[in-house]
Amino acid sequence: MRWSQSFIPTMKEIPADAEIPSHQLMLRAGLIRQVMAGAYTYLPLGWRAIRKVEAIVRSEMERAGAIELFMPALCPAELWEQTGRIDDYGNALVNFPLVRGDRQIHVVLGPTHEEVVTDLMARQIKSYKQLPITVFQIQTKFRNEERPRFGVLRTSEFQMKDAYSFGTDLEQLNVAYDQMFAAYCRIFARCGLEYLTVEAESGPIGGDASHEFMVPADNGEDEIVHCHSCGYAANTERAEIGRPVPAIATPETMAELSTRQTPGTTSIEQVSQMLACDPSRIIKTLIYSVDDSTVAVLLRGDHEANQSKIRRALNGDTIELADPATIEQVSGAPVGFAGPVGLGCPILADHDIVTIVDAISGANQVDAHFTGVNIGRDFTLETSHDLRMAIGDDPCPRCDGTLQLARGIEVGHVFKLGTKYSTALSAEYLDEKEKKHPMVMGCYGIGINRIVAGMAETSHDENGLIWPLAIAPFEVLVIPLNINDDQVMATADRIYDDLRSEGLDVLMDDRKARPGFKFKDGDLIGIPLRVVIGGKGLADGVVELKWRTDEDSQRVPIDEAIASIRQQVRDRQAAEAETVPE
RNA sequence: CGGGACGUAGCUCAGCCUGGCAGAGCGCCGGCUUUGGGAGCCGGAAGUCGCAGGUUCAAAUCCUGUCGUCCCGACCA
Repeated sequence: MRWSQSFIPTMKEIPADAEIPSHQLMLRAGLIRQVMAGAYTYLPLGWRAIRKVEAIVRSEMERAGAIELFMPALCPAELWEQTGRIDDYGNALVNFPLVRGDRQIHVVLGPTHEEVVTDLMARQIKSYKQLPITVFQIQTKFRNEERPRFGVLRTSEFQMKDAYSFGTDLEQLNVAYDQMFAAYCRIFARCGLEYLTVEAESGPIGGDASHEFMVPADNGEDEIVHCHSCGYAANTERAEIGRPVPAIATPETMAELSTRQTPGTTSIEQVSQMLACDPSRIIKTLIYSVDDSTVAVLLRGDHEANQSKIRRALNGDTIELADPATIEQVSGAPVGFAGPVGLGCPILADHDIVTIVDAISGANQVDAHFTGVNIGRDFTLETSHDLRMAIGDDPCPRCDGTLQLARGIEVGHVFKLGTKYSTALSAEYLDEKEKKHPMVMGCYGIGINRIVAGMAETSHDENGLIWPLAIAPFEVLVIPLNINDDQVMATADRIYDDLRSEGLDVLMDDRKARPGFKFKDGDLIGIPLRVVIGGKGLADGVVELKWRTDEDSQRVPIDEAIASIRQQVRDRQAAEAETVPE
C-alpha cells in the first residue's frame, strides 16, 4: 500500500478525550475514530490489525477442531425469553420492536449467541453419534454499556470470536474445554501478548469451570491477584485467600465493654479518627438482604466485602445491601451504627474478625460505638468464613507464597456452561439406549478489539506504537526520503515491489514530506521494520534497515537488501513463535 | 444510575471571573525556498463560540434548561 493512496490520518497532538495510552495512540496513529461514546470506526490501519488477529484466531480455532459458521446479530427476542436472559441482561441487551406489515416482532442484537447456537443444534443434532462438536464465529456483538470508556476497551459494539462446544457428557465437555484453553494460550502467544490465565467464577458446574485470560495493564478494568510462586491467579472478586481458619475462643484478658459517644461518625474513617484507633480494630457490620432474609456480615474495618463470597456462603441467589429501613429495624439505629452486640438478625463473620481483641463496633444506637467488644462475652460466633476481597500480600490459597495485586484487560473467557441452555431450549440427543439427554455445553469468547487495544496499551514508547510482526497492520515500512529524487524513488519503488512479491505486507510512505516528518509518523504507527532509502545512503550504495524495537539502524548494500529483509523477517517471526506453546 | 469536569476553526487550547470587532499554535489551500527526526518566508480559506430560552442597548462571557463527551463510582454470563 502506498501511503499517499491510503487513509492514515495521524495526529501530532493528543486528543483531549483520550486518557489512557491505547486510546490516545490508536487515535493518533490513525487506527480508529470515534463515532459516539462506545462506538468507533476502524480506519484502514486499525482494521488491518483486527483482521490479522482474526486470522490467527481462526487458524487456531480450526487447529483445535472447531468449525466456523456465522449467525445473525439480529435474533428473535423469543429465544431470549425461553432462557430468561432477556431479564438477566436487562438494559445491557440491545432490543427493540420491528414492524413487518401489520405485525410487530421483538428482536435483540446479540451480545453473545448461546440461544441461537443452542436452538440450531437442538434442531440439527439428534444422536450421540453427531457429538461432540465445537462451532465458532467471528462477529459483531452488541452490549449497551451504560458507561463506555477507555477508548475501544469498553464499547457497546465490538468484534468477538465466540465458540460453543456440544457434547454428550462432562467428559466430552472437559476435552473440548481443554482444547479451547490450549488454543487460547496459543492465540495470545502468537499475537505477542503477555497474558495471565485467571480463575473466574465457575457457576453451576463448580471446580475449575471458568478461566479468564488477562493482559496485565495498569489501566485494565479488572483487578487480579497473582501468586508468583505457584502461578495461581484470580480476579480479586473471585480470589480465595489462603488464610488458616482461626479457632474461635474468648480472649483471656479483655477490656470492659463500654459505650462511647460518636455523633455523626457513620464511616470507618470517621470512627477511627474520633476514637484514635486503627481501622483494623473496628468491626465493620454490613447488613445484607440475601434472597428474602436479612443477615449481618462482620468484616475488619480495613477490608472490603466480597458480595459473591457472601452470597455463596449463604447459598443465596441474589444479594444486595439492605435498605435503611431494614437496617434500622434489625439494629435499632440509623445506618452507620450497627454492630454485632445484641443485633436482631443472623451474623456471618469473616475469618479476620475472630482474632480481634477489644474491638470497636457500632453500638446499635444512634451516635454511639462500643469499645472492648469481644467474642464469647459480647457476641457469639460458631464459625467464620472467607467473605472479603483479596488484597496484596494475602497468603496464596494454593501454596506458601503471597498474592500480588495487578490490573488486567480481559481478552478471553472460557466457561463450562453445562446444560443450562440445552435444557431451556430442548437441545437433546439420543444415547445408545434411545434415552434422551440434554447436551453438555461450553462457551469460549475472545475480544478481538481488546487484543488490538491491549497491544497498544502495553506495547509502546514515547514515540508511538510498537507492533509485533504477527498482528502489525504492515510488516515493513519503506520510506523514500525525497520523492523528488529520481534515483531514490526508483530504488524505493523497486524495493517496494520486490518485498511485496516476497509476500510481505509493505507500506510505502511516498508522501511529499520532509524526512523528519516521515520518521515521526513511522514511529507513531509502529510498523516493525523500517527501510529508509535516502540520497546519502544511495551515494554509499546502501539502504538503511531499522527495527522499531532497536535503537540503531543497519546499513545494507542495496542489492542485498531484499534477501536481508526476508531473512530478518523470518528470524523475527521465528523468535515471536518461540513463545507459542504446543 | 449517583458524583465531578468539559463543550470556542480539522486538532490542542486562550478569551468567560469583570458583557462591548472571534483569537493563537498546529493542520489545510496557493506561491517561493528548503530536504536525514513533526522546516522557513509570503499570501489565503476556515467558527450558528454544542443547542434552546432568558437578562441586557449589547451575550462566547451572566441566568435557566437541554444535548453531547470525558473521568470516578454503581453495573457489566
